[in-house]
Amino acid sequence: MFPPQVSALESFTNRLKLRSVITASEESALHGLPGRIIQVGAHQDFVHLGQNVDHACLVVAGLVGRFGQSRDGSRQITCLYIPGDMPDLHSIVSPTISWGLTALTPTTIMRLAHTDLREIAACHFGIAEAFWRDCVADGSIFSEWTVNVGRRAASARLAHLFCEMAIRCERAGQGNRHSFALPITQNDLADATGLTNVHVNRTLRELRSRTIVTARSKMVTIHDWPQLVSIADFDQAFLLLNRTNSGMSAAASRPRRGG
Amino acid sequence: MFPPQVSALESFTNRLKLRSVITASEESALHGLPGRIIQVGAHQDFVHLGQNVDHACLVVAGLVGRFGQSRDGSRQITCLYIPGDMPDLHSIVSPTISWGLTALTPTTIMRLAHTDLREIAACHFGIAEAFWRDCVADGSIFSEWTVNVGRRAASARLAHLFCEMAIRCERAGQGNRHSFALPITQNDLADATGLTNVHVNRTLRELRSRTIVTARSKMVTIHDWPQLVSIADFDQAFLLLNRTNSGMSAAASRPRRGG
DNA sequence: CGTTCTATTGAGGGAAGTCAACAGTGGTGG
DNA sequence: CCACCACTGTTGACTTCCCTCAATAGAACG
Repeated sequence: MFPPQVSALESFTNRLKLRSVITASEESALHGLPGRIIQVGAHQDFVHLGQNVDHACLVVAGLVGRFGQSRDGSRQITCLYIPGDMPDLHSIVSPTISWGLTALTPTTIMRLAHTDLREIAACHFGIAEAFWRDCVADGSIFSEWTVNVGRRAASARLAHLFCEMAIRCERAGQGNRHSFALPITQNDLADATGLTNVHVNRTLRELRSRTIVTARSKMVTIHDWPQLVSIADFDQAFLLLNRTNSGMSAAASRPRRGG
Repeated sequence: MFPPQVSALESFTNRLKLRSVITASEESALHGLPGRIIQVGAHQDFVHLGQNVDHACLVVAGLVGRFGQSRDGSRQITCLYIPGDMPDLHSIVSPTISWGLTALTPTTIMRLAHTDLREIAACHFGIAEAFWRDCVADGSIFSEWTVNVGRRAASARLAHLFCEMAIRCERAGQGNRHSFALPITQNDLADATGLTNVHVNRTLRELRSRTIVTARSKMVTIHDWPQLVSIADFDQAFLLLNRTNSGMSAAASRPRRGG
């Protein structure tokens, strides 16, 4: 069970490195994190609304959605997570959660104890800062999704989602922006865009017939990237993919234990 | 100009204390932060999309909206900020921003330099953690807003917004949940709920005629709180208003300079 | 090789948008 | 102190985008 864990922690570290500067000792501390592998079936919730958690979840394989739910049971997905992402990194500082995580496809999760995550964050200020920055990036995505469902037409909403996932998959080394895996049903696409499955189906048909994008059999193929970007009104700035280092780490703690 | 700053920093500290444990030395460090007071007119943007900032903004008086904008100029507000809030605390770790801040009413802002904020975060791990947690709380609000505009009918969207602001104002010591200031036009309410000003007007009329809530002349009066909560399908858990302390601070840095 | 989930299509309805006119409201200056 | 102007709120008529309901086809899985 160790090899998959190591590669999962490597892809998590690489995700952090997209936005933050991570030193070698910090990287090896991250790679040394203990975790437990869990398998989750498609359409199974594995973190529940209102739950109190003592661990965070790293996506090893599959696709995860963070969602909110209204009384009548209808759901709104507020972010998608691909392998290497940690959907509930937030829970380290706020362990009572008000949303859920669901597997959109059969998914492998690695559970990391809060105590371990807190310890390396406390020992390596650079890691704490990287965690903080990743939480901010997540917030930025939520905020952009509010714009998406609040102010864009159906075709633009879907186009925007495809653009976002294209860039994120590309940067994570999982395919490229013209072809990447997105194992999600039209029903879940509807929950992600604030539409109904019927309207998603019709809008996808339109985008397909205009030879802009094809979303079929768990893969997205983008035929005309510039036009998709134009339809979506997409600007990737909100993904915060420019690596920065605030200098807080330098001003602050050097690791107080051997990395 | 010093007395208003002190009270502004006090209300900011109080906001942090709603969610985090702040020690006395951390509190006095926060109160000692230098800042510059700025006046912003109604409907003026004071932080612009794509800008690179070296300071964060503390709301001293007034009302601020964070917004995203689409090509055609239509806006979606993704969060409202009341006095004591710091809408772009995030910018400490991610200074290139992809959204804007606008004053919804004449507003007083206190500008705090990133360098100063980074320094006290680096010296006081408890403050860094409180900042981080507040960023997570902001993200939680964005996420809930996505659910709001994506999956709720017009009356529920407005009701949810009123419930949220009622609780937040109450907890900030600015009125109570039955009566509080919300100096916002119907146009801006539309931008916050993903509706049009015309439909907001009609929906407000309906809520008023049912004697549930009156939003008039910069004040919101809630006549029937339980029914408003029911219409909104409101659960305040997403505001993360339970004070927690992860224990990271204890495990980590004690202040390395005198607080 | 059937069962179940997922995708597709049609018909009709409804919530919210658009356009347009007018009425309050508040600030400003003559 | 009133007249003016710009902004905000209000209402009506009409339109449209998306939803609902329903039936069927296709795909995946054991």
